Amino acid sequence: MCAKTQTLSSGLEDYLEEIYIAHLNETPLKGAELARKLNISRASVSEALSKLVSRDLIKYNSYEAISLTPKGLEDAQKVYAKHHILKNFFEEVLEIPAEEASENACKIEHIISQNVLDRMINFTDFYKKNRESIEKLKKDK
Amino acid sequence: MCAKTQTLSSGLEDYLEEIYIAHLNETPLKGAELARKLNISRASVSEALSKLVSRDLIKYNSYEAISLTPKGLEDAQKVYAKHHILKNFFEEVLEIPAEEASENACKIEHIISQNVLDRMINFTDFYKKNRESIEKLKKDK
DNA sequence: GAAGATTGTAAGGTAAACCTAACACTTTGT
DNA sequence: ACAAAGTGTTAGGTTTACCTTACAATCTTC
Repeated sequence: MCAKTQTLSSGLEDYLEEIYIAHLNETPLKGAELARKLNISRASVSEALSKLVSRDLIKYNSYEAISLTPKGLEDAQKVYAKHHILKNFFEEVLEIPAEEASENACKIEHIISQNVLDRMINFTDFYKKNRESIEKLKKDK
Repeated sequence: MCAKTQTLSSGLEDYLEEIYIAHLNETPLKGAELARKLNISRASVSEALSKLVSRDLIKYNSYEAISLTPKGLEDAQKVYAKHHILKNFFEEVLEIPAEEASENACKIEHIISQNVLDRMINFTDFYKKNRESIEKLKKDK
């Protein structure tokens, strides 16, 4: 019934996303801080960062801030974008409260297909532009 | 940024769902056949079935068909329902082709919140009832 | 320029979910 | 009824992603 794919594991995508958020905020981020953010041990983060380095997604030297390589930046942007497409869709169209929208987005962002995301973008856009008419349809029944 | 839950692993839910489908079709299902359906070794299926038995979700004796306990039936129905809510939503609202809709549903069914599913049900329903008016809105721009 | 705090990493461990190979048991077909 | 085919289980292995403990390296602050 189902099947599997995945090039970057959902875990590594989470690390990358958090690194990207620090990058957006222009906040230097070290391994220990990342561990705190993700609620994961420093040791596990250390391992994960090695993987990201070996895949040329981040630059990292002990005791320095983590930074994204061009490839890492690109990948991170993709994950981050997915998160927001989902979150917006859940909030704007399905009227899910922000926090719950975000929690769902967090999990789904790693597995959803690009095609579905594209439709969501269009749909959210359409929905926002026509909110009033749609509300009317809903009420008219 | 994210967090975790899960009572029945996504893997076990897949087994349960497939058993439920056989139940719906009134097709007797043995471990070996389940292994073929899920593309997993007989050995792994054997292990998984033991877990499902020990959680009182299925009844199973070697060389006989697998059957669902009342609790297992209930759980399976929930997973199956989730799958269809998602699939319908993707197909009807987002106009995703059937197969892709199903593939996405397969993965997301294990992690999405009930609240989002409820909204999807309502939305799909609303959308189907107002398809024409909505199409018009889309075209008018 | 040390002391104390923080940060990083190595070693060794666990758990889940898979695998193959080998063997035993059961069913089927003639 | 018995050989062949199919089914199930066991043992042992792999991988991934975590963990804790302990120690090493680096900062920071007085």
